[in-house]
Amino acid sequence: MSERRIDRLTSLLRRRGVVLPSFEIYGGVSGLIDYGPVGARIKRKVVDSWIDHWTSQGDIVEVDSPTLTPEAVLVASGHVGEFNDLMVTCSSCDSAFRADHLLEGVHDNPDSLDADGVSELLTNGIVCPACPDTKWSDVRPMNLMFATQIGAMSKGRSAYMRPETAQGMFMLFPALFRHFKQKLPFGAVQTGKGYRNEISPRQGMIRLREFDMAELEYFIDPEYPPCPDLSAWPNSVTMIPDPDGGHAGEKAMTCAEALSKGIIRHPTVAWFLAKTMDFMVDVGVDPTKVRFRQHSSTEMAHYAEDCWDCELHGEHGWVECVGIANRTCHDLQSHEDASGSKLLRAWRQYDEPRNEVRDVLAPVSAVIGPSFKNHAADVVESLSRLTKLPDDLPFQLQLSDGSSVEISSDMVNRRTEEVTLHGEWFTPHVIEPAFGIDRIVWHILDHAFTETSKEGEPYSVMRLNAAVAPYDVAVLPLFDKPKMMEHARKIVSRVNSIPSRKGEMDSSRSIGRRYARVDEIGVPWAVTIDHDSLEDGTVTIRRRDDQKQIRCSVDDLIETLSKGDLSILF
RNA sequence: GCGGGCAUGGUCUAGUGGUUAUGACAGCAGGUUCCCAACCUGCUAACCCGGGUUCAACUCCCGGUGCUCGCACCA
Repeated sequence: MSERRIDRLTSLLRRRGVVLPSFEIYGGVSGLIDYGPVGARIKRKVVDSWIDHWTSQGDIVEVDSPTLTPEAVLVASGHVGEFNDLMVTCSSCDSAFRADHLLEGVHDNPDSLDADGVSELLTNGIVCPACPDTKWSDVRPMNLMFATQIGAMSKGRSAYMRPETAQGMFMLFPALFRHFKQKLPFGAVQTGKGYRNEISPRQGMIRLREFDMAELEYFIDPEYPPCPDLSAWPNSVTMIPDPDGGHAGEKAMTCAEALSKGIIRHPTVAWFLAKTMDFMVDVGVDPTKVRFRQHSSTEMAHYAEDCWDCELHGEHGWVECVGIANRTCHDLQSHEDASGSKLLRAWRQYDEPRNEVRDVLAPVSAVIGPSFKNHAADVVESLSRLTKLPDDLPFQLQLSDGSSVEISSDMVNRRTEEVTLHGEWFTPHVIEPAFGIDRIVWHILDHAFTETSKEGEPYSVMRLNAAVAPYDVAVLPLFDKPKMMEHARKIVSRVNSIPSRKGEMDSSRSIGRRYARVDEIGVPWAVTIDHDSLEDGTVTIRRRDDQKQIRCSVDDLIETLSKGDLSILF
């Protein structure tokens, strides 16, 4: 037995087919893992619980988009810029730095330089922050996205494996807007793989190169942010507010308090914090090992207004498992700017139609046309955009190409226009909770892994919440006799016929050994068939967490199992 | 990417320039027993890859790969 709990846990996970290194017969690849037969069921249940947790809300739907993403999408989202930084290494001390950080103050926009440009600037005596040397080597891009091409031939379109699922939801905004009858708020969830070519993946399941994410994009009208009654969440949670703000320091409070004190800056964010806590408890995370940490203003992306991480504590310390961010209108706006699409907006109907009166310079096209020829359309457009009308004519009108033309009084008529506006188009804001499924699964396993002893021997039990247990029951014939086996098979098949329930049969070796095996993979209930079972149709039910047993009929077992939890039998 | 450590059955491990390469647990078959890892018998199953040194390499050397720990990096 290893000295460290984390090694004993990891070893158990391999041994029992929960989580294992991928491609092991070829040496394995850091940052890639397999879920074995037991682990895959646990993960499936976590993901299903997550989908159900949000979609039962009513205004949230599930979507599914490609992992392959054209370059243009990720240019607009900022990922191509953010994820392709140039790295340089100091020749004497081997420290690695981001080139754009070193060149701040030397160049206006160091991010825009290519490798050669960076090399050239670095020769101008840029001093290594770690040592006094000024020699640099190895300017190379740090590619955090996996690049590929769409199209088999060399001229294929550049693309990347998605670094997050979120962009797919933004692409689907027009379809979602129609689906929800053009009314905010609404949301979309998506689970699936994301890819980041981490420089140095470490810590087992915590930093992966290919991982499962579960993201919710909740689209809201910023003027009417939704927030259900937070008094439905009376429990305190641990929060660590922005260290640079007025509430620094760890404290426990309810989400309602945090919102009313201005610690949480947005009501919808407060609501998602509460909902996130609910989810963690549902899947069996230990609530005392959960905390919410607010990003400091320097850590936050420039567009975000409030961002909280939900951190879970386990063998790797506090680990960010969920990020809840108010991304404002940033994403939709960027895609509108980059694509030119006009479909990324929502309509805000006014309570009362508004009359707007304004002065305009109405173009006289009979004069403007011949005067400006092929620039005439631009002139008309520019006139209509004037927010401030000139006091005197003629005046210089700025065109969209930057040039200006003289507008004389015969070209326009000054008049007052009255328009009735029934509403307006605006870019919705997005609140995004983004969950790292693998990290959550790890913490579920970590929190459930209980080391006890039996008869002086070490004994491990995975106290998984029934909602995420790999099997609902284990069916164990006490003897390996044909009649008992047959009986057991029938019970397993009845269990399996209950929707979403799964049973597992084990007839190998002694009964104690079999209990130990199913305890280790977290099966909450063991059903044992003995001689009496064949006579009177009863079985023994054993509870994993305290080894208590009761006897009941198979019919009761099946009925209780299909309704809910077997614990009511105890 | 740099530096250190490591690499033996499913898991945890012992060990050697020439061995039939330990042991435990797990697993399989049979026996026995039957409600908490019992016991007996038998069995399956391993030296990361490539090159070099050598009569002989799992062992020594070099290279690679991978893992791991520090450093750096980490929307």
